[in-house]
Amino acid sequence: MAALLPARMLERPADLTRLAKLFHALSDETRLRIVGKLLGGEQCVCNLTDALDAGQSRLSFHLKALKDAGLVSDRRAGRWVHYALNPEVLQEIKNFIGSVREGAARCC
Amino acid sequence: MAALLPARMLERPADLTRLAKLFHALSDETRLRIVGKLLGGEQCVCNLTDALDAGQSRLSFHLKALKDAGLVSDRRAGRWVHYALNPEVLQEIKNFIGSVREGAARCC
DNA sequence: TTGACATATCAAGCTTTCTTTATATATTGA
DNA sequence: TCAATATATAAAGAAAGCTTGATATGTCAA
Repeated sequence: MAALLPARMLERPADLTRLAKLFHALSDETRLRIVGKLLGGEQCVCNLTDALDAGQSRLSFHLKALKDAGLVSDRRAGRWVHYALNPEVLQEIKNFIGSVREGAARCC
Repeated sequence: MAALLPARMLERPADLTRLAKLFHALSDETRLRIVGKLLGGEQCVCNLTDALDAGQSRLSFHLKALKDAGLVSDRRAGRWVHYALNPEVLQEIKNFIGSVREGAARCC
């Protein structure tokens, strides 16, 4: 995906679907706050439960949304599960938005 | 917004709300296809109606969503309305994702 | 093996978003 | 002014997403 121009991606159904899912994962305030907590590095779910005022199943729901979109990875360590951001996927999004911006700026 | 570090933005309710709205605007395949059509420059709604197979009111609904989020601007020219991408807002999103990515890559 | 703890999943209800059809508004040309 | 055209808005139903409370799964320590 990273190699494609946005003009192409925005015509390919599979890429459209993937992009929409990525942006959807980022379109919720609770999930954005989770992303904020993960900026400091991998975090145990238990830390997130404390930091955000979200109930346990709610947090789990949003972590799953982020994970399904590919924005975060999880790693079980004993009884705890740690989540971390996926820099490559963030880079893909940045590249995509960057090329859209370039396209927009070039012609207007 | 552009000047703030993501760590800060992701703690400020107003910024969280704005970011969530921006990403929500990008989280729909029809709207992404509209963005694709606007890469070539400002487009009349009538061109978009032809290019996408969306009905008129549906297209109008999605254009409004993009406009409310600040991603596009509209300009009436007589009987026609033209929509165009807003490069500055795209730049803001790119900067935001870029800093999140850097934060993610730095620590992991 | 049992009990306690961390996390995930499920189900139900509620809210938001999207689609469709119908109607309204704005602009132009006759 | 009237008819035609372009676009927006409204209303209603369908679909998707979110929250909450209950239950299930998995892991450890005793």
